[in-house]
Amino acid sequence: MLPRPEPEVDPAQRVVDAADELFYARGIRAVGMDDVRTAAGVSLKRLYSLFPGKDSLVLAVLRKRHAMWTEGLTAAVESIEEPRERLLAVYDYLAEWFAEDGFRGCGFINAFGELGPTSPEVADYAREHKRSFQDQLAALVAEAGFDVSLAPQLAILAEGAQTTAAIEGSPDAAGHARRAAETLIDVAASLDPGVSDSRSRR
Amino acid sequence: MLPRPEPEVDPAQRVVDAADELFYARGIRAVGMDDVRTAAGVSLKRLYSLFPGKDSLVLAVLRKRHAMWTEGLTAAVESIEEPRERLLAVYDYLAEWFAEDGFRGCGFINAFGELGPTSPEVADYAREHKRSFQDQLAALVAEAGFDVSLAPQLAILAEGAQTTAAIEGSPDAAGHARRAAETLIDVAASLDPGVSDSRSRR
DNA sequence: TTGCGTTGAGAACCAACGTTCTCTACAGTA
DNA sequence: TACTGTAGAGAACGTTGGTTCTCAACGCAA
Repeated sequence: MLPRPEPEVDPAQRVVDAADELFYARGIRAVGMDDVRTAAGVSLKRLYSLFPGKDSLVLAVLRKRHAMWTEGLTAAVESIEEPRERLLAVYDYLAEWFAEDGFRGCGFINAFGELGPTSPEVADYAREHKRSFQDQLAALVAEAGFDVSLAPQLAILAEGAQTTAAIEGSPDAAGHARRAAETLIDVAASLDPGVSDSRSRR
Repeated sequence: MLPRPEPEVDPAQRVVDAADELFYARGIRAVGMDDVRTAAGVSLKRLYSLFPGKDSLVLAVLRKRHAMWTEGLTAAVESIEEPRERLLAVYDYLAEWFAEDGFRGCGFINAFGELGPTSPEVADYAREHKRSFQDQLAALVAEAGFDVSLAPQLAILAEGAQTTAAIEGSPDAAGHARRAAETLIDVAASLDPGVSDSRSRR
């Protein structure tokens, strides 16, 4: 059977999507392979033929999350022209995310806290993800002509906003982070001679 | 019974200390009651007579962590006179913590990520803890005569530094957060007329 | 139709864990 | 010495979860 022109969707994709949702909502260890199986609508056998074990599924989920985050951020930033606004778009992107139903913080931080001590792979991948975000930010900062030392500061604001919004259960942190970022950027602009004047505020 | 002048230490304290160390190092779900029992050197019976279940032990550990954090921060801040420096002492306190062996991020964020979805008590307590930190910061900001809107921004920097330092495995984030805080404070000082001049830098 | 290979449903297996229970040792009292 | 209550050591119980195995259904080629 299954000569259907469209095999619904790639089963591996279905599994990863289902697992991602469950892991994020409940925590990874709280989700059994059986839950994933049920949510994805595949047999256990198939599940284990697609992913040799839970660890491997977790990594696949993290890879998917990383791709979605990176693409989403890139898209949010690319839609904007002005360098300063491009940097601030990061926090608007966060604000949208925080307002989503079921927002529960950064999946990588959560996974790191839960599995980091027992799974070097997870810990390493979380590190890589954060590093990649910092690189993205650093590129934007450089593009805008600011000193690169601004990048880690902006990154810390973004990280802090994520955990704060998660624990408070409110998206306010995105706004606070944005305003702090504006200040830091303005100061950087006023110190940096090679930058188009954009401190005509405040 | 127990006519010993010194009962070694309060067994409940020993249990909480041992559990705290294990939970923080390995993640809460990764630690069995048996591990706690062994590390604390008490019998299972005694363990369960002191704490009716693992949930209750987890809460006790969080309460202890909250007390230690709050006292440590208060002490770090109180040793300093100048209002601006008092605010920055928060980040020096973080820097010391990050440099400790086995630093693995904020225990409340970790617990929230791991148990938040399944334990409202843990989620609530994490919220309370962060709220209390924000209140401490807000008091320092008010004391220094700055606008209160500075407080959440400084809090976000502190949160971001914690997760960044944890995942990167390096204490650098404390320095970045401190420098960002300096900038934010300087700007706040330059805007706020009712503040002793402390922007004679940069 | 017969045999073959694949797949799905779920039973089964095994280990880990939270919690309770049993049994023994022993301190204190008469 | 006998009695009682308490506490420790750890066996036992029930559940859960990761993983594997069984078996029956089915598509397909001869």
